[in-house]
Amino acid sequence: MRIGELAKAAESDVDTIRYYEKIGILPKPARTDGNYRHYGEQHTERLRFVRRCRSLDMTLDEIRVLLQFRDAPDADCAEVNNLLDEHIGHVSARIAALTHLEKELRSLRRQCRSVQRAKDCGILVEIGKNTSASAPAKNKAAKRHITGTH
Amino acid sequence: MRIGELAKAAESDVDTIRYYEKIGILPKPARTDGNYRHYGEQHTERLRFVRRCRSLDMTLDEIRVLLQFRDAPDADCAEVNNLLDEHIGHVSARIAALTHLEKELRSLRRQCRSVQRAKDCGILVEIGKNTSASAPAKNKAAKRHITGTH
DNA sequence: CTTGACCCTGGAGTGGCTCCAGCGTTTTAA
DNA sequence: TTAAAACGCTGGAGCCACTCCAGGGTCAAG
Repeated sequence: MRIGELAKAAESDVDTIRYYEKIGILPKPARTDGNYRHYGEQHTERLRFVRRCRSLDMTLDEIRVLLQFRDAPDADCAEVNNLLDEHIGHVSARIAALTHLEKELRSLRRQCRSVQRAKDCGILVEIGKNTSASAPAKNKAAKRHITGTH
Repeated sequence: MRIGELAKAAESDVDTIRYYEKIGILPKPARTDGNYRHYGEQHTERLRFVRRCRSLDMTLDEIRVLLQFRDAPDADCAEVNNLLDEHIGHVSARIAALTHLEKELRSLRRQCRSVQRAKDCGILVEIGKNTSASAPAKNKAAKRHITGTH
């Protein structure tokens, strides 16, 4: 199987596959005479595993941990459970933060009902006030996880 | 006012201020004889405005638009309202996606109740299945906004 | 006159890709 | 047989919004 076929089989992208190889998420495959990467079925399964984890919004570092367990079938899986619990915690914390944000935004939106000149726009006036809302997370502890909506 | 004082006054960070200057969010300030940046009260207000927008999770491009209106008091503010409406849309879409994700994760977590060997761990088994969940957004249209929980 | 706090610039690093130029290889069709 | 299209290769830059650093300069207090 060549890289394009693998990409289709695992619903991925050739650039992403090469990137995963570079950072060690996927092993270096064999090469054909023409220097094309040559993949087998276990590559598909591994990549699918990775993509499924990414679709669950895990970081590549988290996925690296899970892959270790996948590669060590007799290891104790407690860490897997912990990793997932923590990840769930991050996601629900992010939901709470965004829900709060949405309320703030809707309240801000209510400040300007009609089209008018910018200097009278309730939204711009309100943002300009000194009501210092909590800034986005920027301390080192919080920085690892769950930032940004964009 | 020097850059450190401005940072405190606007609950920002000196590096961030220099970054905003570099990309044109803040104007280049006057300099002292010793080449220190020298700021006045309107710099504080502008920076506070920017930080408040960032705390509302707007992108710097969105903020650039809002700043234009702040600088043009007689302009029609309809675009401000639209920008905010769109932003609210992005945030609530992200909340919906994360809520769905949380459900998936909790269901996955239920697959492994007890500590056991990795090869029997319901979580790893489940992730390895071919139940291809929708991958994270990667088309060009969706890419502009609201991606990533980390 | 030294110490320490503050400031300067330019550049690199973060995550997880994505896109590109400028090539080489393989497949398809005429 | 040959031309074109499709696919692959590498190395590097770019995205966002910062953050951190090295290696220096400036300034106020003691």
